[in-house]
Amino acid sequence: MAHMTDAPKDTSHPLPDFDLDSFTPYRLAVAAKRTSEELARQYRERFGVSIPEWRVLVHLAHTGDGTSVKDIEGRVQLEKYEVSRTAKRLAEKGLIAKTAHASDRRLVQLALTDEGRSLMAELLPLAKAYQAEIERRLGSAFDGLEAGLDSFLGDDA
Amino acid sequence: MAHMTDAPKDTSHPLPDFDLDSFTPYRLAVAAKRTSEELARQYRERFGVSIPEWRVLVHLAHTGDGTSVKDIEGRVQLEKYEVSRTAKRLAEKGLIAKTAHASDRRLVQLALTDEGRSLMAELLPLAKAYQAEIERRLGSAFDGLEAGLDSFLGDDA
DNA sequence: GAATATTCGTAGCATTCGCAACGAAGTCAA
DNA sequence: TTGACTTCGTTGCGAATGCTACGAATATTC
Repeated sequence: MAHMTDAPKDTSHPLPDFDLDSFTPYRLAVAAKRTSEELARQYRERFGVSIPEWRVLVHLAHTGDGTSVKDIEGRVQLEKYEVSRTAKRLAEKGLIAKTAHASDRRLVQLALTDEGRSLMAELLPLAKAYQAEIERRLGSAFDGLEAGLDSFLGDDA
Repeated sequence: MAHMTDAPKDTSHPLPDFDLDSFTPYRLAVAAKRTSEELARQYRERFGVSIPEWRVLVHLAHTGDGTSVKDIEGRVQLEKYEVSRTAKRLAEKGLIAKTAHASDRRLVQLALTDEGRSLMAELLPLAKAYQAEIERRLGSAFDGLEAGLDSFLGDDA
């Protein structure tokens, strides 16, 4: 690609102005990272649970047991290989159990163990409190944020 | 850790309701990932530039040459080791040049090469167009989103 | 029923990430 | 000047990530 002389440094291309700080994808990325990390600190340090693990656990807590990897894929915005690996880790930690589906043995059934359930019984209220704190912090701006996010997520998630 | 009998499956803990889809950190994460990937496709495929690389390039295009790693750290929400590695890659690709600062030789000056400049001359209009498309897509919801994001980012970025 | 195609989940591999430790360069204090 | 301390940037290492290919189980077609 056009590798001209390196000598005359400036003048050549008067690059257009561009302010990263007002670039929506960047702003979303930073906001997402902040909230995720702020929350993740709570359950990473206290429970040793990562974000993908958290997502899978929430889904299992929400939809009940007997969910397959395929069911979770997409619903929590994880690729199937991520779900697979996450499930493996959660099983190793004793938080979920993996069993083969009775009639279709391609499917793997995921279910919270008792230990997983009691962990979620502690975690979910924390998450709810965090959500409440966000809403409080944003005040009247919260509804606008929600409406904006709806436009992005409208299709499927 | 408390691994009780696995037999009696439910009843034990009536877990609180929790809907991941309406959890703000999750919604932000998904929206961020979508926009980033949508944009990244454009410049990853066409220019072979990753997101951290893009951020560093934008910063250099915006603030002019002679910026140090330390200057960039924080401004584009990257850790210093990320900036360091990103700069290394960009230099290998010939998009930026790294030179030692004249008086303080701890500092490394980063500057776009001519090749980097012409790449940015192509990239920045693409990004601007994408921003315009987002604003068009969101319509009246855009302002609300901005206000909400401001509340998250208010402090420093 | 046999051959083919499809779905589900996993694993290999290379890359990237995150942390923490390090070396080099500079500053400060005596 | 010497020695302790700080700042800047890089790197080693283990873990996580993303892609792709693969094997097992099922569905489909003839």
